[in-house]
Amino acid sequence: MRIRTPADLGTLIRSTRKKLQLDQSTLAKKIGVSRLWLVEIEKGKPRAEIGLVLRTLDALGISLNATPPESQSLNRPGSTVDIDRIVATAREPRK
Amino acid sequence: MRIRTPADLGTLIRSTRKKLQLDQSTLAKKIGVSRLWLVEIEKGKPRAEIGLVLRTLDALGISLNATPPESQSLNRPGSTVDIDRIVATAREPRK
DNA sequence: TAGCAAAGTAAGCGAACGCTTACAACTCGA
DNA sequence: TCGAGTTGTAAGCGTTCGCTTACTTTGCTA
Repeated sequence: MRIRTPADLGTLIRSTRKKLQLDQSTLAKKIGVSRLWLVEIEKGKPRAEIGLVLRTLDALGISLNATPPESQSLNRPGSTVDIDRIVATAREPRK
Repeated sequence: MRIRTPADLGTLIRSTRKKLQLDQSTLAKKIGVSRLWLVEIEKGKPRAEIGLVLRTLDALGISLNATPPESQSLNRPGSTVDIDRIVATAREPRK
C-alpha cells in the first residue's frame, strides 16, 4: 500500500500487528519501545522518530520501497509532481 | 530501492535532490523546513520527525510503498521474518 | 452479566528536537 | 588562483519527545 502520511503508517502497523495476532505489549517489547509509544504511533503521531518507525516496520516484517520520480513518469505518462502544490499545503502548525 | 534505515532515506533524498538539480536551501524552503534540518536528514538523522520525512519524499516526487509480510512470503518462498534477531539488535543508546 | 486482558489516557522527567543566526569549509567555473 | 555559491558546523532557545507509573475504559469470552 502507498504510504503518504503518519496516519497511513499507523493504520498499516496496527492492522499488521492484529493480523499477526500480537498485542501492543508484546510488539512493543520486541521493538524495544514503550507500549505508550506504540499506542501513539498507531494513532498516526506525526512527530515520532523515523528510526523507531522503521524498526517497527522491520519487526512486523513489512518492507518499504521507494520509487524515485523518473520511474513514475516513465510508468505513468502524464503523471507530474506538483512541488508547488505540496508546499502550498505547508506544514501544519506544531501542537 | 529498499528503505531499511534513516541513512537509506538520507542517501535517497540527497541523490534525488541532486538529480533534480535543487540546492539545499531551495528544497528546504519548498518543504517548509530549515536548511539545517535537511543537512541532518541527508546525513541519516535517526530521530527526525516521520511527518517531515514523508513531506520531503513527497516534495521530491518519491513514492513509498509498503509490502506486508504475507505478500513477501508468497512472493519469496523461504523468506522468513526473524523478529527475535531484529530485537537483538536493540535500539542504540540515545545520544 | 462478570471478569480478565488489552487498549486508551494522564502527569512529570531528562533528553533531543527544529529553529535562527553566524561563521567556516568546500566545490566549481571563469 | 579567485570568488561566488553551496554545504557543513556550532550555540542557545522554546517545544516536544519517549519514558515510567498509574489508572480508566473497552472488548471479548465464559
